[in-house]
Amino acid sequence: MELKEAKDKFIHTWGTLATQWGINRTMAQIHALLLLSPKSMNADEIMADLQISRGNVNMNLRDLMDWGLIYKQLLPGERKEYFIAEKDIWKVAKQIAKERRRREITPLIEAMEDLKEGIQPDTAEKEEFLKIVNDISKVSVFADTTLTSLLKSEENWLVNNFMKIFSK
Amino acid sequence: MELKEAKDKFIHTWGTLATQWGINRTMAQIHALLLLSPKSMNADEIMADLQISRGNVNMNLRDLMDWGLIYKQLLPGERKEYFIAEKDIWKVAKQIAKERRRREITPLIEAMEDLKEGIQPDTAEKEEFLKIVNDISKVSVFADTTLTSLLKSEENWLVNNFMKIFSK
DNA sequence: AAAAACTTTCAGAATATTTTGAAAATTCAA
DNA sequence: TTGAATTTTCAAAATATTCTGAAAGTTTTT
Repeated sequence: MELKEAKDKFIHTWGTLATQWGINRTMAQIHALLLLSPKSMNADEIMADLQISRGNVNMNLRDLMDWGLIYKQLLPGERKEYFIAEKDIWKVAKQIAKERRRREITPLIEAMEDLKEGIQPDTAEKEEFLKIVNDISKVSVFADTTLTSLLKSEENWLVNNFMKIFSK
Repeated sequence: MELKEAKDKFIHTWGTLATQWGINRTMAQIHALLLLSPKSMNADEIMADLQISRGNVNMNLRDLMDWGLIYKQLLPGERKEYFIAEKDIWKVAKQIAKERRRREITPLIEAMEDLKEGIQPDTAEKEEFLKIVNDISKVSVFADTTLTSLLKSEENWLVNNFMKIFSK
């Protein structure tokens, strides 16, 4: 397999998998392209490389910056904006996990709190309902705190243990 | 807030959030409906309740069974198939996490392995490429093993710690 | 074996999401 | 300023996903 071929496969794979985890294909492909690119790229280069429109590139670069996965780089003497990806994969993974927690777990916790507040446990039926809401609330808070501690503390035994292997 | 109103809100919320995590809205709504239902329900009841077609109900009940979130129940003297949801929320969370691991992490690990095998590190460029692929491979294996150990071992300190609070 | 009761399938319709591309807005150099 | 270069926006088009409903398939009863 040639390098070019492997890179294309990487970009394609990243794009396909991304749809599974709620990221859109183009956003993932731009991310993959920038991850593999040793130098920063501008919108025109990305358009040409992935054969997509300017509007599409612009919107997805914006989203990637919101996710904290790429940075804008202003090159001296250049009018165009250049973009470069975060190459530290552990940071990338943390950013993705953080963003997904924000989108997937936080709203669930809030929704369950709302429901709890609205109902008094004055009948057996209502108690049953509240039991389920409460259980979901507990599980989602558990998921949230577990993920947070995993991501935040670099002192976390699990992460540290992993980092040793990772940095090899 | 009345119970009926709260239940509707629960079903609606569950359906909306589900789209965030790659589950489709109807599947989530059927799941929510069955979670809240004290008795098992048949296809006609679900159709009437959520105002959706028979085909849609059938297909999503099938998917929910694949995910291990609901069970088929054959009632004596009844021709129709009845469905009941797993009510143990910790089990539900585990099932969802398992299924998502299978869809999101496993394919990533496999794809990176494929790429690694296809390239020899005989140039600086190729080495750089392999570094990224390797790093992603390591992070995804880390995510996979962490999640697995979290889910599998009921003896896990973290889970146990949580279970004490959860069972209160 | 036929009919009734029920479940599954799937092509086309409906809906939702993503992409395009040209116009508007912004930035910068002269 | 002006105007050229660049970025942003957004309505319409393209694409992808989900849903419907009727026909086909199964299972059970008579």
